[in-house]
Amino acid sequence: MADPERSTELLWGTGARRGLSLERIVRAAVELADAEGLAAVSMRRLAERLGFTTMALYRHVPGKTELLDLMRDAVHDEHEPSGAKGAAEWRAELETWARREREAYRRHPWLVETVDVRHVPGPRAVAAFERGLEIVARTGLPPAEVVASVELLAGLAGSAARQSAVAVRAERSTGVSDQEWWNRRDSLFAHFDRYPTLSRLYEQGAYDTPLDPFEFGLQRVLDGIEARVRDESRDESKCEVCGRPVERPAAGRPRSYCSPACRQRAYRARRSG
Amino acid sequence: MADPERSTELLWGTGARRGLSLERIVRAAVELADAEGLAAVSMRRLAERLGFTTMALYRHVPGKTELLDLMRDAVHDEHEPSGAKGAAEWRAELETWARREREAYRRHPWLVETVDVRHVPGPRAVAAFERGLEIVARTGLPPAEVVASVELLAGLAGSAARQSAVAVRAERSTGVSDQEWWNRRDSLFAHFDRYPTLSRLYEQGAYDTPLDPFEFGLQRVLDGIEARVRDESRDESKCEVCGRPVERPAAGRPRSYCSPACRQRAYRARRSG
DNA sequence: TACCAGAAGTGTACGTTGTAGACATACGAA
DNA sequence: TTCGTATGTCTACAACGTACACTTCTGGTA
Repeated sequence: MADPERSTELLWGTGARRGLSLERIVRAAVELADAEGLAAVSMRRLAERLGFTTMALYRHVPGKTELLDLMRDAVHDEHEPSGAKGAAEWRAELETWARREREAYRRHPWLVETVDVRHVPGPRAVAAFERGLEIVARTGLPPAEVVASVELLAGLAGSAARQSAVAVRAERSTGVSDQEWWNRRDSLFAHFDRYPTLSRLYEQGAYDTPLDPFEFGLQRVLDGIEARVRDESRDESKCEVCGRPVERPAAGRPRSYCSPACRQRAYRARRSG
Repeated sequence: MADPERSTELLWGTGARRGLSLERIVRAAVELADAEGLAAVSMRRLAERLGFTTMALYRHVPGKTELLDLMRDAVHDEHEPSGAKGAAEWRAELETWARREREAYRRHPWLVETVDVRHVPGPRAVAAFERGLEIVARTGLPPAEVVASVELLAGLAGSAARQSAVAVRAERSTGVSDQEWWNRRDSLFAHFDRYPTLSRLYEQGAYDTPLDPFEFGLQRVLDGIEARVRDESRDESKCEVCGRPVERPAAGRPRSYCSPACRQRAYRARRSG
């Protein structure tokens, strides 16, 4: 206890201040990306922002790609776990799940720029995925379709985010609002009378109050999944495991699985599940 | 005709060979991206491939971003125009339209990496869009929904392409097949028993024969649009122009438009259209 | 208390990238 | 023949990710 200054520092949270750490780096990188876009996140600028040299970062992070992995996982907030609700509420729950996914992109528009590299999924991202699976699984769709449905919605969130992120990023880089930017493209629109349907729809006001692409897509996709669920529960003509069509036997009880292999898989699943 | 050599050259196609041109540059860039990915397309490498110096390119192209715009438009092939088919076939036609969009991504996986900048759409891209609008417009959906539907499908194609492009690109860069790569991630999967639904679905074989994300999504979205179309044609409670709900008058003929402004827009459209 | 291994941070350097700016050449019209 | 314009070349710069060798700081053991 010879140095009360040092002790105070260690005890009162400033402890983490001096000295780099993985967490500090990732947080700073996210802040930087939020504020100025992903392009602004260079190792040099990041280090400068933290008050260290560039190479100091490499003591904590193997390279920039790994840093991006960490950033991506860091911004996934925890989806609250399902209260094991009944199967009936799946649609409403899935709807809010998807909105939450979309929300992440809204808070961190740079996420859409990081999708083109192979990621190792992090714990938070997988937790969000799990939550989605859990909701859709209750519909009774075959496993492969459960996965496909959740990925479809995740893709939709990304897609919609991409569409609007373009506007945000461009506005920042050019200092011109999206509206303004398109208004200046007269020379572009001048060519558009060659496209009759496009012109007609435009004149009918299709672009006056455009629909939110995400909300529109969300309802279409949910309708599509709902239709699928109804289909599934009505007739037994699809294999419960892989979703492939099942031939109806000439007489007797209709089959549930397309092959012995699938029946066996379902059995194992019931036993372990 | 003093120089037959020169004439021969001009007449027999080699004419375009010596000397750079916008078209040659764009074509070479597309070829390079197809072969080695978008990352390989640097101004230096491109120039080298063409047998010119780097800066020669800048005599034809203002900068790299514009080059990307041109590349993107160049790979949109012409969708054959609709034969003005009946409204009934819209679903089948839209399905093949979407597959065609998807196909473009399959031929040119680097397309997915170019989506995060603001594009000026080119003639070929707009033509493809127009074709999609034309098909959906026949369903009688309100204009804004027609646009949203086509954009939804285009987004789906991009989304699915993104998912599979990751595998392609990663395989090229690491020399390891996608399957192999994931097999080596034992240390990752070891953490996955914390996620019960994910584990269960996995054991049920959800990942043994995964569905094609695009085909699955396509059917869901088409189902969703179809449901919407049925909805629309059954009751008149939505404005034909903007899709907002229309209040039903106490007596008399139900209204088609939510406001005089929309009715007027529809009138103008009918007159010009 | 002395020591020393390893962690943490620094400094320099290399090979890329996109592109600005000055210079050279070649060609069509006057 | 001359001259403006289009085209291609050369050099140079700032920014990028990161390899490598160096110093400094710290915490446990003799």
